Amino acid sequence: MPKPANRPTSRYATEAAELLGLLIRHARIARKMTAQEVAERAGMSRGLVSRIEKGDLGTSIGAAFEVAAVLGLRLFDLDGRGITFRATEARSVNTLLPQTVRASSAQVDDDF
Amino acid sequence: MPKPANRPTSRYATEAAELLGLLIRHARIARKMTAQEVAERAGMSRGLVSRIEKGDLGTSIGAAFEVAAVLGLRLFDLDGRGITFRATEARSVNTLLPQTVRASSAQVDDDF
DNA sequence: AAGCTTTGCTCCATAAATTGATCACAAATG
DNA sequence: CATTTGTGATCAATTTATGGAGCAAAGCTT
Repeated sequence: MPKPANRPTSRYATEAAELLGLLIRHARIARKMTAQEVAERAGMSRGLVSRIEKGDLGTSIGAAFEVAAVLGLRLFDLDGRGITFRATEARSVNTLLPQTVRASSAQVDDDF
Repeated sequence: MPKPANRPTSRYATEAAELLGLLIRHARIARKMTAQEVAERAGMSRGLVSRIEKGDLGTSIGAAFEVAAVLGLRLFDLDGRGITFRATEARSVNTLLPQTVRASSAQVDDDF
């Protein structure tokens, strides 16, 4: 039986979504754009933009990132080389890593 | 008439989701955890974790950020002070900004 | 190479997200 | 103060995401 998505959410996830929404809201206001304008350019409803800015955990990644794109927000762009470069870079690194994970020794090496 | 959500996606949104998925995948492999383990800890199915890592634009923000939380990924944490601090900070700034946007002069001041 | 594990993919049933419309309130304008 | 505009919230209708099971391909381990 297919189970619903009534997930317990961690505090981190909640606050991350909240922060993302605030970043988007600030960018929109800085551009002096209405929620309606952003919604039209992003191809979605005004209500959805509102929920994204509010930090609704149920909104899709595509919708949130699309709004960020419309506003020119460069998420994950920490070095200024552009998201394209970083995506390519990460992809190349990916080929060097093991494709699967064996439970074997089950040692978690924290790199934080 | 209710309309579908068959959105056209920008290249930026696509690549941002792709990069997020790769970051998550790398973090998971670094911890030597299986997709099944992550799914259990995040309270979701293995298939969903797979779609998130693949960069599926349809997955929810809550699901993606929850996986990031389980893996200890600190998204948006650029300064090391923690997501909590940044969220609070941004929220306070928010109170200083206008709550609505008037189309008035419609001048866009790019801050990028 | 054999054998076990992890992953990626499909299909389907169901819970949830998204939409468009509408309302009331807040806030900027004149 | 009156008017206009932006926003947030709600509701019904519909599309979509999610979970579960199963299968095939690929990856570790020995």
